[in-house]
Amino acid sequence: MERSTRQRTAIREVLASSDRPLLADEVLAYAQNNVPGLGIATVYRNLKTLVSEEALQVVNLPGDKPRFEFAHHHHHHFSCEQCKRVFDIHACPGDLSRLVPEGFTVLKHELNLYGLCAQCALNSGDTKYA
Amino acid sequence: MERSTRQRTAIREVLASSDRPLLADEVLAYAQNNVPGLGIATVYRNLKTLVSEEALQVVNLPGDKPRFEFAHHHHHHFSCEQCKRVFDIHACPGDLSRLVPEGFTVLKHELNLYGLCAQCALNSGDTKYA
DNA sequence: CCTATAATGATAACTCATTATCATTAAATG
DNA sequence: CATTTAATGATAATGAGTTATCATTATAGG
Repeated sequence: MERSTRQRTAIREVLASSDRPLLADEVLAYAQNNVPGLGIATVYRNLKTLVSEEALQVVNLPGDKPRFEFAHHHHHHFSCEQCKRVFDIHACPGDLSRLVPEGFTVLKHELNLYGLCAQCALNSGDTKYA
Repeated sequence: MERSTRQRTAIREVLASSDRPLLADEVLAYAQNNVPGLGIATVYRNLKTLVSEEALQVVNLPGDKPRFEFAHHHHHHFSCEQCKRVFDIHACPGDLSRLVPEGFTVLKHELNLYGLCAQCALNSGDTKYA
């Protein structure tokens, strides 16, 4: 049967407590705070299992590595061009079938926003002393 | 200096006359109608050059190989789930900054629609005789 | 027509994320 | 505590797309 290990618990904890999708490397780094020896193979193994169980959703942004987050209802993503973090956006433009040509059927959509997150927008507004 | 070759001309022709972004493999297949011996390396070489000159835009859809199209003004994409072709959508939902949390700055957006193109929607409506 | 060399085609090499391998470790159970 | 074997960690292997290599071809210019 499935065994409960420190590694697996730490990996799930990290994802469960995150409000944004994480890269495999981020999961590794954060989980290593609890389990120092944790290896990347174990992270990939557990991510794969969780995705196949449909517990985790994969977030693929163009030209970027996949990110992972616990599955939840329809939402979109905001990618900060400065800190490179990706945030969930819980608003949605709604029905977009008006945008497509006659005859096309829209079944789903995907919206990615790009810009500066609140934190980076603040910092970039500061006077620079470098 | 840059030389004008049959291969290069054919590759540019294919992209110039397409109304949708094409995969490297599609460029190869179509251009081989004019230049039978054309190799994939030459396609990649020319795509790379055209992209670096900013003549071509790269269209990256999640989990899919990059597509290429001549650069033109802001637009979006529709991916047909049946024939797998990607179409340009020349409509846009407009400003979406209302969707993001306080403090976030939206600089650009990217919208991908998924469903059935006109042709596939028609066919799937037909009675099947298979 | 000749020459210099840019471009091509075939394919080997590369890149890099992910997966497999395998010896070792450590949960679960009695 | 002992046993079984799932899980782990280190790392080799894989896969798929793209790029490099190099001998050959063919374009541009004289």
